[in-house]
Amino acid sequence: MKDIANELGVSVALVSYVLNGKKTNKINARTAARIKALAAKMNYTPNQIAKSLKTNRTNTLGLIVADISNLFYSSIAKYIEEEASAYGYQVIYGSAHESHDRFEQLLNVLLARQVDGLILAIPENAEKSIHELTCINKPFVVIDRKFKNAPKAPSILLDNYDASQQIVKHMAANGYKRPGLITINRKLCHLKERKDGFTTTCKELLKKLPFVYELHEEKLEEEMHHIIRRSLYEDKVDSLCFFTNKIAMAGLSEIAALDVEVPGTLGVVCFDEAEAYKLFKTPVSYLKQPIETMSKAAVSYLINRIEHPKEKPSITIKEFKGTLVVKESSSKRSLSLVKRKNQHLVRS
Amino acid sequence: MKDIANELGVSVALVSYVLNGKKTNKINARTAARIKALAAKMNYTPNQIAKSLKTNRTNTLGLIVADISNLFYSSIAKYIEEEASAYGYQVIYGSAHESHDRFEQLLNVLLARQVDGLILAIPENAEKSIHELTCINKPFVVIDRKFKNAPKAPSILLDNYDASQQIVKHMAANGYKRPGLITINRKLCHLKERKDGFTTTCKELLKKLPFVYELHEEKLEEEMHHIIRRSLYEDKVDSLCFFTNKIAMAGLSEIAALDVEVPGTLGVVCFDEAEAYKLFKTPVSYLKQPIETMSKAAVSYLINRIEHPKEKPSITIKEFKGTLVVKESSSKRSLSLVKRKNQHLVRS
DNA sequence: CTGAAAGCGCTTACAG
DNA sequence: CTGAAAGCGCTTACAG
Repeated sequence: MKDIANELGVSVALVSYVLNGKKTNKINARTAARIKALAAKMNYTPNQIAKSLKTNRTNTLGLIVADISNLFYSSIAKYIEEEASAYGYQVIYGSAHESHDRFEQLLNVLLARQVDGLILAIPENAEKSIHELTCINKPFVVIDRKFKNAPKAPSILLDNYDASQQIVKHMAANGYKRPGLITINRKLCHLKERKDGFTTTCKELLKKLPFVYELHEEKLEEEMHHIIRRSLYEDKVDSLCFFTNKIAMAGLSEIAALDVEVPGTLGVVCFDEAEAYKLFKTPVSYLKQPIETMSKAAVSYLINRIEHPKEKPSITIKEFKGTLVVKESSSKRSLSLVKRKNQHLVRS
Repeated sequence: MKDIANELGVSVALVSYVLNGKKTNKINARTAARIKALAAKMNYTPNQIAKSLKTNRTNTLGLIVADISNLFYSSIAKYIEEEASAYGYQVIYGSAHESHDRFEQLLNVLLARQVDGLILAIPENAEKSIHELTCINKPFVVIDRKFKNAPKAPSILLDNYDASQQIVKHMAANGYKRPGLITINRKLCHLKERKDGFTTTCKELLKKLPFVYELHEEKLEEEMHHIIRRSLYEDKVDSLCFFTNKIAMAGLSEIAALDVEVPGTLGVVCFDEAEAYKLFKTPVSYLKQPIETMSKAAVSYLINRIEHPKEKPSITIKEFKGTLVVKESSSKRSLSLVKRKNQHLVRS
């Protein structure tokens, strides 16, 4: 900027005004044009660091997800990035892998980089950050989670209770009578609501509690190996619901190895979409979260907070309905049809 | 920092020295202790923006990949993040989706944020950025690509020719005689070398050219639908090699829908690992890239360039050998065994 | 219409 | 052992 000013014999201030489109009506059009031309020619890009130091705004949002290599979160990241960029914001993100230490470390890094706001999938036991962020008055929004002990934290997530209800209704309507659910051993409120919705609806519609399997994320594969066998051969479940993407991957992989008939012997419904389902022998039913809508809601809420800090916050907790995408894996009635189609196509 | 200085009646400079561990031997231990204590108590975190403006270093690396939701790149990102963080660097990244416009836009954003160095999966037709980065003397390294017209750009990638050679040798050894390859219609040098390695080795070992299918990324699924059928029913291939992760997903999905016998009717080998392969009825052979090694090599090269700008660069192009992970999908000989195992396990 | 000047929160060479 | 001062590259209220 100094170079441009010197070259043209004007002040740095003038260059700044022109390049930022300020006071345009008061600036000599020819001077402005000369400045713009030279800036373009010199391939000038403003130093965001300096700009940020002065304006106290980085136009950057921080995003912390559980695991960016999981399609659910990478989709969220994609939509958030898209939406943020429409508002002129960048996104920087990281994965906390449900670790409360890693989360705080990441959070500190993002804060030190002066992000203007934060979108957070907070892991269990990290609720105290909510309080800290509120204290330093840094805008944030929680996604995919909510916390009983922080009811005022703005949160955007699926209506998990309703989602499970949809799934059980569908299973019951398709004649499944001994459903099981497989979830993970974490005290996260949204998982609890998934379970509650599932259990309560089972009681209502099937007069029976579902089989509940909880596994530990650290030895997911190993435990899944046994759980699938136990559920099929001992508990005689006729259907299973996988509560997350990752659980579904491990579970379906075991089911594929055992070559269990789906949906005949076992009906299957998963939470969240995954590209991998396409490779499973039977197309898999899943509960689709409105990821795009939720991501955009999070960004627009956050940017509103950033740009209009004095307005009263509009949301506290907002839950969005999911959509059950029904495929063959949970439709008993379509079974005979599937068989015929496959036999026709088998080549030897 | 100013608050700390005022509170303790010392100068800002002194606080800075203490907190950065400079001149420790010359500073009164008690004053230092008081400063540290107060900083901790006030939960002081230095403003990285201000620090960067002064030091001209952000301790940030920029990473541009083709698509962060692809396991290959998300693994790269993960390892790069890990390695960088060991050196005290952050990583900010984005996906260019093989678009040359999007790439340049991202690159500019990263440069404006003053990243200290860049790791880039450059899309086709974006080689001119290489020249620009060289001009402004910004350290960078290309990953997963190389460019004929920029032979001096530091590049880290798979030895793609050798990888294809390994695959064809394996196919030939397993009795496959009519192999096909499915790749994508892009003029990227590493894909060309994959193809060349494949073709040349086919000629050598099978005295025959492979069937080559090139598809357009925009209508991948649609074209794949036809290509799989054509290759099986018209060209009568007995084996297929999918040249990327994404192609493999689309191809295997079609194969699953047709219920083609793998490896009996069709042998299958893919480039790159994917979690999804676990859901395919037959475990899938794939060529594994040494992602961790390559990521670390990229980071350590780059940080060396950043921290010792005067040293002569050590690499220009470095190619790493891949490992063929053989599973059932490409092992004709194991076929009878597979069948028996499956029959035993089928339940009705 | 334009410029001189202060200041964002740090670092660091220099002086004492 | 410690502090005053300059400066990183910008923005912006103020004066002319």
